Amino acid sequence: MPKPAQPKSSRSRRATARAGKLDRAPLRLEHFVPYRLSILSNTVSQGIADEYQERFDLSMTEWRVMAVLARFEGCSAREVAERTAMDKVAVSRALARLVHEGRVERSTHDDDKRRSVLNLSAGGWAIHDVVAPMARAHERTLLHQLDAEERAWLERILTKLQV
Amino acid sequence: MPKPAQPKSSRSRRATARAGKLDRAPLRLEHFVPYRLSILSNTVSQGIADEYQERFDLSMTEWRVMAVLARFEGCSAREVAERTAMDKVAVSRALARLVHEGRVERSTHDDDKRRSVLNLSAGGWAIHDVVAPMARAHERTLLHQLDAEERAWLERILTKLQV
DNA sequence: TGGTTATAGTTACAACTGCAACTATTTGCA
DNA sequence: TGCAAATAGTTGCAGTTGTAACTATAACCA
Repeated sequence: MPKPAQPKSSRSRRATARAGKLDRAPLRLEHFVPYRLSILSNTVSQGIADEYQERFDLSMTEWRVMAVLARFEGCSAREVAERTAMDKVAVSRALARLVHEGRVERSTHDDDKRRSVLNLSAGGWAIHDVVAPMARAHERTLLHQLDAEERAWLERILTKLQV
Repeated sequence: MPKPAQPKSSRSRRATARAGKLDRAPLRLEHFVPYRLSILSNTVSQGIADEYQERFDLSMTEWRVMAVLARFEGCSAREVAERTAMDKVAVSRALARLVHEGRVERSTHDDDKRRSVLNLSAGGWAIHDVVAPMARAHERTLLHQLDAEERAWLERILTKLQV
């Protein structure tokens, strides 16, 4: 951790002089909730991703696509996009690679030839069956830093903030 | 929101059959805390960034660098990197652009010629003085979706989870 | 001292991402 | 019907980001 530095006096004066209606004081990032969320989220997600990236050469987007296909077999790329909150281009590219690597099988919908029908292959399932527990283990590790009461509040807060 | 699809029976059988020690059931992303954090964080940060990107053609990394320079005048690029949890390359590039646009002034440290000494320019301060309140307003909007008790727990949880 | 090691910052290259434009197919309605 | 509008998905391009290699300076220590 960096040691604290002193804001220079010129600025301090300037900031406090005006800090009434429009508070223009410098942001303290370490207390700024959006920033803290971002750090936390990146640390956690990257921690998980590092592990499956290393072991299976799988990107985070690819894994998310696989996770959706594990749960909703036969769904379309658009549906994957909706369920992962990724845009369709990202999904399209992740799928291209997953299909190329033999982890996902793609066919065309019978009634609507625009749509693809996506499924994990046997190899895809094998990877899924390793990565899913791995991901859950990371989640457990994260949540075990909290006590039961805190976990309950976190659940509630996340639900409330997620539209 | 996508309507729920039924997991196919073949997989359901397979998953539940084994779901003892190693739980290989498909992840339900919408309940998976790391994923939810990631969605929330991206939504919030992007919401703020959209506004200053539009108005000042400022990237999120650039804004974070500016926020640090507002608070710690004269600090080095390395210190900015530490304080923003960005890597030094990202900081270097953000700074290159900020200096080029005249928002940051860079000179060399007297005693250590490797280090740069960074400061917001007058123009940089002007931008800061608009964006900082804007960011704070977004944070307030976010937190006002919670009641006082929830906010207190969120604060506590974030502190506990942030190493 | 002189030479090894560490640190600050930049550059080069490859991978990733986001947006707009595109093709193919389906839907809707005059 | 048949043609305009909508939808599924892909491709191209430009900008971003991450990793590793590089330069320059400083610190360490035999």
